[in-house]
Amino acid sequence: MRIVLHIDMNSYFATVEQLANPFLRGKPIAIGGSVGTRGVVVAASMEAKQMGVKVGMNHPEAIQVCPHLQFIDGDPTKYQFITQTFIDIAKRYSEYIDVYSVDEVFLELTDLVPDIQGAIHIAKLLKQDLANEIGSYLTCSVGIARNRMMAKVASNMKKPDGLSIIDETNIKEVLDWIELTDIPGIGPRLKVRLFDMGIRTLSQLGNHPVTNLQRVFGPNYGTMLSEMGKGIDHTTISHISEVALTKSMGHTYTLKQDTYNRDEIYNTILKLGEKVGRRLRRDHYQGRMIWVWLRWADFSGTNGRVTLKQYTDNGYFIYKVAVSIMEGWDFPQPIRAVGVGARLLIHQGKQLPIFEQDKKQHRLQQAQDAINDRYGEFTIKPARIMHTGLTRKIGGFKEPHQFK
DNA sequence: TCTGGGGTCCTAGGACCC
DNA sequence: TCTGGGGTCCTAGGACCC
Repeated sequence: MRIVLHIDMNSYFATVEQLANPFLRGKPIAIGGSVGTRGVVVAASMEAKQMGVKVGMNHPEAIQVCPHLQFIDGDPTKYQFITQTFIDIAKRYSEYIDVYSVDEVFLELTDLVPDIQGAIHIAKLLKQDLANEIGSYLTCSVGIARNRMMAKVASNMKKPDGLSIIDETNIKEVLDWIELTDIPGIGPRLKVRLFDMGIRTLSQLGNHPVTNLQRVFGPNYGTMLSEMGKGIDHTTISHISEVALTKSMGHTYTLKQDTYNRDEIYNTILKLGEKVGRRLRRDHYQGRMIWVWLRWADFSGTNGRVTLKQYTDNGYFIYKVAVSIMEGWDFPQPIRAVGVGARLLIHQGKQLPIFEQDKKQHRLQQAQDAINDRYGEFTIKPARIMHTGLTRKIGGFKEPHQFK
């Protein structure tokens, strides 16, 4: 039987900020977009959560439940640095590891420990390593179970600093009392549909005729739901040497104010397209499908995509394609947000282009990328996007942070 | 001064080819 | 000329996750 361990860092971004800056410890803080934009809370410290601050809340709402809430600008460099340390520690315990997000990993412990007790021992060692090497202020919740899904459910049962187990002795109870939406894969929409079918608990989902689920949700998804209801998950965790390739890259941006102005929209798409191109080149990807997306004032959206004959990593080209997709579109209401990106990616390694024409373009881009990498986003950029909101420096010089 | 930004995966339907 | 099936590619839309 399998043994899977899931680690979930508690209030990650906010706690890392408190770790880096002792003055923030013990205080309610939130990570969010720059103040003044139409941002939401991206992460909240334990102190803020106790006051009722939740991830996804907008600024005024958060201030209302927690008047002394301090907003901090997020610093991805800092989080990535800690995440790398965290991953390096986790790797010591299993070579079968899935880095699920910036603050979560799954470890396959099957064949490495004799039983659940062995996994508990590993979990304790791991927690101790994290405390020693990152700092005891940052805690994590660990879940141990027979598969990924239930391990994640387990780690969610006690926060912060938890260690929870789901195995044969308690799985029936868990399936009986757990909220449907506590299962990764079941969100609010699905919950409503299942409620309408008379399904309120995971046990009921598991006992529901699978043919009926397949009829309503399709053969594949129906089968998966039925298995979820039984606490079954066959998803494997691959070896550390198998790198998962990125499948899609894109950027979206919410405008300071809703607008009908096509020029402003196209300008923003150009900026975002350049950002996408730069990231594609930096990571040695090219994409063959370009997508563009608009969100209207009422929060509904529309999108278009087109598949190209050739692959590209050129930001200006991505912008041109995006604009061509939008050509026939009407603007029935003002636009709130736009997005653009590339899919159907291939990873290239560091090959150089073959044709002379391409070579020249390639050298130009390399020079531009090098400057932007050093001095921050959009130091060099198409003239059209000069003197606009997105030109502020992002990144730039960052000294390694001191922790503990 | 209502509701961010980064992604993944699934389904349905139409076009097209053999 | 009419008919059908299978497979693949593409677009569009949506749900969900952190």
